[in-house]
Amino acid sequence: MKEKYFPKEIEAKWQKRWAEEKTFEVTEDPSRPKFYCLEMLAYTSGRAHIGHVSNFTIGDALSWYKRLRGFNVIHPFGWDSFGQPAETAAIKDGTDPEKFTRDAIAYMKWQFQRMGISYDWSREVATCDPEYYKWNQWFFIRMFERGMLYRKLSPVNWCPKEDISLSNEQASGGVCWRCSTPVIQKELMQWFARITDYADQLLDGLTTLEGKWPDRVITMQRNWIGKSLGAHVKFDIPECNESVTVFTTRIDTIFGANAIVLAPEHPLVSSIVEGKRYGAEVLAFAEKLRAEQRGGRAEELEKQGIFTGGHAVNPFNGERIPIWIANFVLIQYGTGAIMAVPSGDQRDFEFSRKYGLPFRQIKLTDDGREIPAEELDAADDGWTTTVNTGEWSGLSSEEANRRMTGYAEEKEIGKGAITYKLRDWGVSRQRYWGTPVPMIHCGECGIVPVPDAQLPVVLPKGVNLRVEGGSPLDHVPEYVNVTCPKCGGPARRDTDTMDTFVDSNWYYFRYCDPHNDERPFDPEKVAYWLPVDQYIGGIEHAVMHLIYTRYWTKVMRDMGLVKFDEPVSRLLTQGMICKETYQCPNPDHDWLFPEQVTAEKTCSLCGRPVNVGRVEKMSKSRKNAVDPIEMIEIHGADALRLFVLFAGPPDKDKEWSDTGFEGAARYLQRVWRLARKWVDRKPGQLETGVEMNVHSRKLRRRTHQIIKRVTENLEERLHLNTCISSLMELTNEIQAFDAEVDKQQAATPAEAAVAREAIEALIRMLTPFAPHIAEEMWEAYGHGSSLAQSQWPGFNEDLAREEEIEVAVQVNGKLRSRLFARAEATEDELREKALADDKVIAAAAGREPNKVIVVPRKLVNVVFK
RNA sequence: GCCGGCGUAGCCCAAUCUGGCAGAGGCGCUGGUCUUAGAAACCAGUUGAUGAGGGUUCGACUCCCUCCGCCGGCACCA
Repeated sequence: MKEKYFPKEIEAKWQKRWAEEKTFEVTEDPSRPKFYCLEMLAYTSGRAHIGHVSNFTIGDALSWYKRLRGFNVIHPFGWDSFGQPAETAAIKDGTDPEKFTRDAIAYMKWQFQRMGISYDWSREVATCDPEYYKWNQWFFIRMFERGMLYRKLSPVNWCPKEDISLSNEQASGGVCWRCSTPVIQKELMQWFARITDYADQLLDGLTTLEGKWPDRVITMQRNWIGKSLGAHVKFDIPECNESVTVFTTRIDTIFGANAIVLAPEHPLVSSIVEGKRYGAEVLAFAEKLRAEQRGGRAEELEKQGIFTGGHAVNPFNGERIPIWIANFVLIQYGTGAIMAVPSGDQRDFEFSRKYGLPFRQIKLTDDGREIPAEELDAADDGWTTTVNTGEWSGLSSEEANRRMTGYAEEKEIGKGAITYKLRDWGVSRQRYWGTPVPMIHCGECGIVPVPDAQLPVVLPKGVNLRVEGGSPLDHVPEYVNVTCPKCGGPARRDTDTMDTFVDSNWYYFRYCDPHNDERPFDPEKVAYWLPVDQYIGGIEHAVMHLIYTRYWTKVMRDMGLVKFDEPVSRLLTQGMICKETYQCPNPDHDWLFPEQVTAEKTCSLCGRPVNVGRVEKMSKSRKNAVDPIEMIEIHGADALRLFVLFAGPPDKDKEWSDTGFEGAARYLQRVWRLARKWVDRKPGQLETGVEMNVHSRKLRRRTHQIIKRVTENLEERLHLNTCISSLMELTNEIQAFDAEVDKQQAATPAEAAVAREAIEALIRMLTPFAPHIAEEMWEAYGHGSSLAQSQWPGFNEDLAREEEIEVAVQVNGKLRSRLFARAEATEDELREKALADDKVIAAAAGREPNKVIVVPRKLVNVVFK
């Protein structure tokens, strides 16, 4: 063992050895329990960032731990390598997305390998490989055959900057999820997946994930699915012989309806305004509202509407109410039409106030009063008691809701209905760098899948990406022009590519059988490894990725490929690594790198005092990013990993600190020095009966206590930061022990044995956090094989038990004294000792205590009135 | 507006789930040992109305209620 710790040397050595010995490559082994540890595949942006380190080290710590506990651990990795950014970058540089992506993979893989994560690289998958996306196409065809995929003309969200269609999720808030450009609408033929068929299953499945997935992810998915129970009610429009159906969750408030409000895009608008005096104005106004909504952020728009001139009849009371168009009614949700009840719905309230529509009170307040409609200052959407609702007056809102739904069904004017916010998933993209849709359009036969034997449909090379209009693939005749597989006539290939979320739906199934060229995977292999035992990734995937992959799993189950409902047993969303920012008041200097800021917190360029900004997510633009490779160069991967894990709980945001990082490196050096000092001392036997001195007994006790604590912290919750602090504690104990021994001439064999037990336990427990240094020390301690073949240290409860304990003595709940007792002291013993305490006797002043509370091993509380 | 997270020492954070002496670990700072000096290393030291108020309890950082502050997500979903 070298005198000094040289992380670079050690890390290179073990990374090489692990690769050569295929230490982390695994195969199915039914005789051992399996553990599937998965980190989200990396997008091939071209460069590793600190978020990767955080993500991987959490998973790696758990993988190592489970490996040492005897599990057969699969820990694979891969690349999310299709998608728009590569295409945009290629257009910019005039190169090819494939080259850009391959270069990115090569470089990032090198970066990731320097982190020394225990991946089974033999299972590596890149989604842009034809060997992979072939199976996207295979799934696409199977789903088409099952009616799970269909085409429809649909307005798509379109990012004018990237020239790409976006899913609803990607256009959330009316802006592109990547570049924040306001999204516009375009009408295109699109492929859709019927995820709504699985809405209830996706919702119900969430119940089984409670306690295993973060609450907020479950909540976000529930909100996303947005199941809502209510009713459809039909309002006749006698003047044009039509009817309009609204969706409402509060049919019990229908007597308070003062208008029907349609979305500007509602198909009935044109027939309602036909022949009306101001019809043209209404249509123009509707068009204006639609245009405004394109700007996105509907929530920021003021409520605006216009009376169409038409009227509908309330089927419950025969009342004639006006039909309006307004911007706050969404065409995508429900039926695109509502009944406005201003006393029961805040939006309707605001709308009615603005346009002077009449109010009617149709229910009591919570405390049973009836407020006159004109005195209302806000809508009340509570469930109370109905009034002024004809034969349903005086019922509870719930009861009225039920009975009135029943009445509507009876009279055939409506029926109970369930509505979801979730909409079918648009999987078409009109770009180049994605999985080609394996479909052929034939004038004679319609849509015909490419025969399985001809898969994959390979993305053509050398395509001009700078085309105006449509997809770049439209402009490649040799790709587009094909013969129909059915009739042999001339046909046209579908030029859409797939949303990259298709790629990430099932990549972790492929890891189980990554080189299979006959099937997407062998179901038996998947049955062995899946479900994923622990998935670790960013919160940004809470809805899209994690709902699509749950959906895909259920479809695969229905295809007979898998036997479970939920693919991910446990989910952890890691926190971000943040850092403070510096900004110079001079706008030319703006954000500064830390090295541009002087010790006095002034700008090194102009000398002005800088604004020290909040601690926030690292980003290039704010110049607060820390480059992992630079950090590895300074103190090594082990120190970087240790710091990131030590900075805080895995699921919480953490703050980067240069001095903290140095502290991690210093800690490893300290462990190294201690280990080296004891490595050559011959240990004696640690059998019972051997006499031991006080410091030896103490170190043994602390060793076993800390093994116990670290084990529990790893098993019960992934509080890796407290595991590391426990290891530091053990290190401090060993150091104190070492100092004791130094006072003597030489260590006794018994002392050497105690030290060895402690140090070897420390080494093994350090493995999940700093595997390279652990391996190196383990080898130095005479172990011939990798720690991967070793075992997690066990602990002995008897040895962990304290000999003597300190017990707090309280009087009326306030700390007044302390006493020492045997660890096994009974309640009576403790009570007696406490009552004999001077301070207690003084406080008693001759009185008898009213009560004495004894918490064994902790405290005694003597209570006087 | 709704939902969630956080608030403990100069700073990052433990202890909160399961009520029991507020402090494990790290950073910083101060002093010392060593050194020509510094660095490194080691040793010693260093701090508190647990955001506020109320309740339950013998006892509250922990449980309950009402607020405040910061962060994040969702948001006209009828």
